[in-house]
Amino acid sequence: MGEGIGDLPGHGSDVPPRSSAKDVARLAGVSTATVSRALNLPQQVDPETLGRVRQAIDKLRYVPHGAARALRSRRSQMVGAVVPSVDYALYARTTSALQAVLDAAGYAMVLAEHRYDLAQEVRVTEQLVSHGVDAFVFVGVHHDPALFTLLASHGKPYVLTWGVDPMRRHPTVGFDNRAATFAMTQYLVGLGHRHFGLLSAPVAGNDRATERGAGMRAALHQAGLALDEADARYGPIDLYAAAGLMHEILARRPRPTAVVCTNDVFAVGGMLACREAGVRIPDDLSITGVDNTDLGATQTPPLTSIRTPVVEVGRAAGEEVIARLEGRFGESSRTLPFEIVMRGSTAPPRR
Amino acid sequence: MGEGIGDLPGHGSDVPPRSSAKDVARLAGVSTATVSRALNLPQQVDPETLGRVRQAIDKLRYVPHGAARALRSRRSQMVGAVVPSVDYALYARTTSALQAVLDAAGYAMVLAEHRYDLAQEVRVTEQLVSHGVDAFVFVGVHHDPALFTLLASHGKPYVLTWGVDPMRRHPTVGFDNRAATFAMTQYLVGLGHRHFGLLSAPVAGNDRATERGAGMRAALHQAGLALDEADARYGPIDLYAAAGLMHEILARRPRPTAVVCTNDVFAVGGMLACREAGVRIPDDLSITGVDNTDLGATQTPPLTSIRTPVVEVGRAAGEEVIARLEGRFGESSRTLPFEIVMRGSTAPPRR
DNA sequence: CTGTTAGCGCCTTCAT
DNA sequence: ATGAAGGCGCTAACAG
Repeated sequence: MGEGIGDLPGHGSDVPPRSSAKDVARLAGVSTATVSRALNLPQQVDPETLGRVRQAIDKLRYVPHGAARALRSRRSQMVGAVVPSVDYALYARTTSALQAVLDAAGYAMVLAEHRYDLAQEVRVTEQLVSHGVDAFVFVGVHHDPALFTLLASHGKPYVLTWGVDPMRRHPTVGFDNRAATFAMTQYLVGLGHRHFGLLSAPVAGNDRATERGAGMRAALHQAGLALDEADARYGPIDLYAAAGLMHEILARRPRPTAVVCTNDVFAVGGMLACREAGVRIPDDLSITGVDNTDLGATQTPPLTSIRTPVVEVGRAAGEEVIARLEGRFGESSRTLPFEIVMRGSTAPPRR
Repeated sequence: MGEGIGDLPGHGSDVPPRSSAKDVARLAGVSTATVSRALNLPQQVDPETLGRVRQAIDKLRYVPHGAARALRSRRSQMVGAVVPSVDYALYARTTSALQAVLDAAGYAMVLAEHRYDLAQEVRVTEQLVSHGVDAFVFVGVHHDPALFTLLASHGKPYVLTWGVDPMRRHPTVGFDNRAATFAMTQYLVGLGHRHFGLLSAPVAGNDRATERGAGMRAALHQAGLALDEADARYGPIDLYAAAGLMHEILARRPRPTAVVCTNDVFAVGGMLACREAGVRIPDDLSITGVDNTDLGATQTPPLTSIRTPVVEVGRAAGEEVIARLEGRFGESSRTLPFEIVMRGSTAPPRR
């Protein structure tokens, strides 16, 4: 006992056969149709009968066979969540909120990641389609056209998140990444900064990074400034990789007085590099993040960042996708507000 | 167009019917049996026939119907991951590693959380059983007996993680939480500390927290010391909640000279409180975490912690559960090593 | 309110 | 190497 699959090795073919609706029906002295109704439309069943059926269900530990149900009813009650990376803390917060909403409505969440590879995203989505998920939530607005073809040809509802769809062609729940870094850069310009650096994720296939970079450049442009590409670095979302890139920026002469990072991980990695190099924040360098993580908020000095509504996005995406599954339609796009959180990592440049 | 479920509202019943093996068979001029073989046993099919079938599959965007397949073959190729919380960063890292292993082997991962409620854990597991999940990975060693009854009665393989099963009654992949804090506390005692505080998650239903607390108490006991329960605080895994609890500990007189925290979130929350209260770390107070997060490593001073092998656990759990699904058995329990990482948050107590 | 009937799409003998 | 046929467990449609 206690082994994963019963007392004997093998493919699990030696366990007591799981009981079916037929067994429950027999025990309760009704037909399988009544069992089905007792489960799905209990108000249509005589209370006395219902009681007998429920007793039988408990006794036999009957759990309906989801695959059979999905096959017959053409809905699996599963929603796919396709994210770039499961362990990026911020996507996890969105995912968690999504999961809670789905769970409360009786849907299970199937989670898949594509590691920032949009072709892989199509592949994992196809996997999930074949597993029968009813609907999808994706991160990002820009995807391989094949993804939308796939979804359309299977009639799967979906919601995009973490951005805004400029064309409003897809149901989207998110926030304006470009406006976020635009506002942040304006703030830095207002402090008097004129020479900027950028620390970002590779933009290929990542519209969040793309937009965040674009927002910064737009704000500089509006102020009559420009980002020298030699002051920009791109790398994986990893603290120590980011620190390495920041060392390169710190070595530039003249050195930027402010570095905008496309998320808090880059910013904190950058702070590590500054500590190593003896560059004081904010005296020698201002640095900013996006996503307002605990990681950034607890640094010394605490990181100026942008609170993005990642939990709200997950919750709203869940509501939206459920609405679509149930044939209701909400607004086709929802853009949620962000907010600059000013802390000690930013200050006017030194004379 | 571009709406989630086709051009019209409704329950999705108005989309072009998805193509089935029958359609592929017709187009390729073969029987459905051959289509099935082309998919599952291609070497048994004439290469020329195989080519025609594959062409038809591409043309029709045919994706096998997972539910039908699951119904017939009695396996869904889905594995359930049941975790206390999706957005605790450390579980996310385990989950991510698990997902990668499962994905590579053609399994989809269904993720559910129970919010540290073991009764809820049984409920969500039953949900996943009904969704047809073939096998399970759980966090923690201690569970409601009903969980094991459920798993046994359905013949579902499973693996427990993030701990060690003292009785070796269940397949487990993890590390020794008790030994981790035992070692950490010994280290602090070795530095000269005699008066300790504890900051922990509520222990009910959380064997990680339970064991971590027990390890600390055992080390104190061995040194002829004891934890005054008035110096212990329990609360949710949240930075600011932890800071609040730490303020209470700091108000104790005499005040502990070392506070052991059962994970890095508590420890960093504790550091925040110290900063607010003007308590210097490590001069006035030593503080330690567990799990060695980036959050802790980047603090000023950096947090002494214990590197727990959370990624390795996820990977190994995935391998183990796949082995069981395929009728192979590995060792029934694997205990992976942890490692103390000494940093600046610990020092001998001041005179 | 309840039972009967007929598949959902696929895989798997069994036969050819 | 391929085809024909049956049935996995469930629910929807229709009777009664």
